[in-house]
Amino acid sequence: MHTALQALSDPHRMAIVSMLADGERPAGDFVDALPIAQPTVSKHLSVLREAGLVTVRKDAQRRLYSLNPAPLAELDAWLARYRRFWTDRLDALEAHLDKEFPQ
Amino acid sequence: MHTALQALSDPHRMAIVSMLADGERPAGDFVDALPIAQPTVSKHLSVLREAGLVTVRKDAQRRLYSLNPAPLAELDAWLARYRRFWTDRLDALEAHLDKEFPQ
DNA sequence: CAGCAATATAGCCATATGGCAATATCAAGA
DNA sequence: TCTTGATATTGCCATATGGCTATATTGCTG
Repeated sequence: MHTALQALSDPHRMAIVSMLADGERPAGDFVDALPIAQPTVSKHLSVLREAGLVTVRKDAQRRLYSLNPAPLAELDAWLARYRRFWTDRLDALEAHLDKEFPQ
Repeated sequence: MHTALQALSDPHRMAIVSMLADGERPAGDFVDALPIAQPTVSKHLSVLREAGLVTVRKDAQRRLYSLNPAPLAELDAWLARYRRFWTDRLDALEAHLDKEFPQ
């Protein structure tokens, strides 16, 4: 099984997720957009499904994919711990002081 | 070469980055903390270095690692595009609660 | 029902990845 | 200078990964 981060670590899967930021899309859209064969795209979609990053809905022969934001929200929460490193000057000062005077 | 996301996609490397949130640490700390051999840790550190996620500083025989937040800031910026997906949901919940339990 | 369209699955291959033990490097101290 | 400690590098192995072609599946449509 892939974790959300492992799923996102492939550039083609990142591209798929990026396309989904605009909304639901059929699998064929990804086949058209990416320079890889249809079965390869299908496998990437299956990885994204297992990672919980996307959900699917049937529409006749088509499969409409949309984003499931939960894992991204988790990643965002994890990043929160580091946000102080780059946010603003006050935070930078704080980080500096933390480093200079730990505790 | 690994991208930041690829570097983060390994759980042991994630653990290393997490440990660095508290500040600079010698390589040996990671060897002690992780259930893998020293050369394996060293290889992970090299991946993190190539990805620009950490920087090193020499202190006698020791190598002191610290976090380079830039790639994390980039990841945060990328995530910004998706943030509305879960803040919207929180806003909706808030609205719902306001309606159910006014005041 | 035949055929087409959209997608998934199966089976295969080359390469990347993460792990290890052995060894090299290099600074500090005796 | 010899030894010890901390880390990196090398060489190897098993498995995971991403790619492909061929084929199966499923639902329209004529």
